[in-house]
Amino acid sequence: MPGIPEKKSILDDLAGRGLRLTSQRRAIVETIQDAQGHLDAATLLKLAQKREPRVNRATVYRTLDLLKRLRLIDELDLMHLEGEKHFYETRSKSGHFHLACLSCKKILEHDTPTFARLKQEVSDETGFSIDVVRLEVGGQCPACRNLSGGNSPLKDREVL
Amino acid sequence: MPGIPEKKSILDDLAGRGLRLTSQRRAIVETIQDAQGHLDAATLLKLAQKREPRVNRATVYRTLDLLKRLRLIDELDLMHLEGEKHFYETRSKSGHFHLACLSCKKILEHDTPTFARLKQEVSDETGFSIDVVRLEVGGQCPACRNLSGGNSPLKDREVL
DNA sequence: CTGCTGTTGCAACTGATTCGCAAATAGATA
DNA sequence: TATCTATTTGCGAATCAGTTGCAACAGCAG
Repeated sequence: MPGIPEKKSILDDLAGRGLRLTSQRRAIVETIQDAQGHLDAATLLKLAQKREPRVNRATVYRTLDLLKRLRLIDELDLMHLEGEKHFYETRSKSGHFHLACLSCKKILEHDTPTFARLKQEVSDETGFSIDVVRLEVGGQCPACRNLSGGNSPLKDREVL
Repeated sequence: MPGIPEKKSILDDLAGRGLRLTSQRRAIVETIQDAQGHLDAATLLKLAQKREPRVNRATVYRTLDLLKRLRLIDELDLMHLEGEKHFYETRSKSGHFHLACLSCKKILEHDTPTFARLKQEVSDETGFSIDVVRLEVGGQCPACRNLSGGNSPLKDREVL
C-alpha cells in the first residue's frame, strides 16, 4: 500500500512521472505545502507570486487540476462559506474532515475513528473503490452557541 | 424535536412563516418535490416553467436560496462531476449520502448506521450544533471496476 | 548546445450565480 | 370587494471562479 506523500515529495512525485519541474510549479507546490490554512486559488496565486513573480492565474488552475488528478491534493468546498470558490490542502493532511461554523465562519478540523470505519463500510457495502471522500459539517461552534444564548442556532431573523 | 418536512409541507411551511405563496414559488417547490433525481438550477428552471411559464431564472436562484436557509432543501455538489453547478433535494430525503462514480458519472445514494453515529460523535466530541452534513464519496462503481479490468481505478494514462 | 515537447502567458471566453431597480402582486385591512 | 403596501418578481447587466486557444517559452534528454 503506497504511503501518503510527505512534505517535500510532491515535486519528486511530479518529476518521477516525467513531468517538468518549472519554476512556476515549484512556487505553487511549495506555497501549498508551506501554507498553514486552506488556500483558495486566488490566494494561492498571490502567495506563489511572492516566490516567483512569473506565475500566472491560468497556471495556478492548471497545476491545481494536475495535482488533484494525481491525488496529491484534496479539494474542499468548506460549505461555500465564502462564495463558490474551492480550497486545497495537501493529501498528507488527509484523514480528517472539516467543521464549518456558520456563524463565525471558522473552520475546524476533526477526526474520529468512526470516520475511517465509515469509509471501510461504504466500500464493503457498495463495492465502490473509493478515491476521494469529502465530509463537511456545517453548524455552530460552541463559542457561537454561547453568544447566541443557547438558542436554536438559526432563528428566523437570522435566516430571512 | 421538529420532524423533517414531508412531501406537501414546504409550501405550508413558507406560508406559516408569513412568506407569500406566489405561483412561481409554488411551481418551483412542487417541481423539487416531484423530481425523482437531483436537480440543478437550470433543470429546475426548465421543469418549473412547464408548470408556470412566468418563472424566471433569478427567481429560481432566490427561491433555492430561501429554501436552503430555511433548511427545507439540501444543496449537493456531487463531486463536481458535471461542472460547478449545484444540485438540490428535499430535506425529507436526508439521512443518506452520495457516491459518485468518477468513470460513468452515476450517482448512488447510500446509508449506513455508522453515518448517523458519526454525526452524533462529531457533535459530542466537538460541541458543535450540527445543521448540515455533506458526505460525498468519489470513486469507481463495481460495474466500472470490472470494465477497466480490475486495475487500480486511475492509471496515469487516464489521469494525465 | 540543440531540439523536441511539455508548459506557460495572455486575453478572451464560459457558465453559474447575483444584483439593482422598477413593475407586479399576495394577502392583510377597511 | 376595493385598497394598500411590503414582498416578490422580471429583466438585463454584472460578477465571479474557472477554462481555453494559441503562439511563445523553456525543461531536459541526447
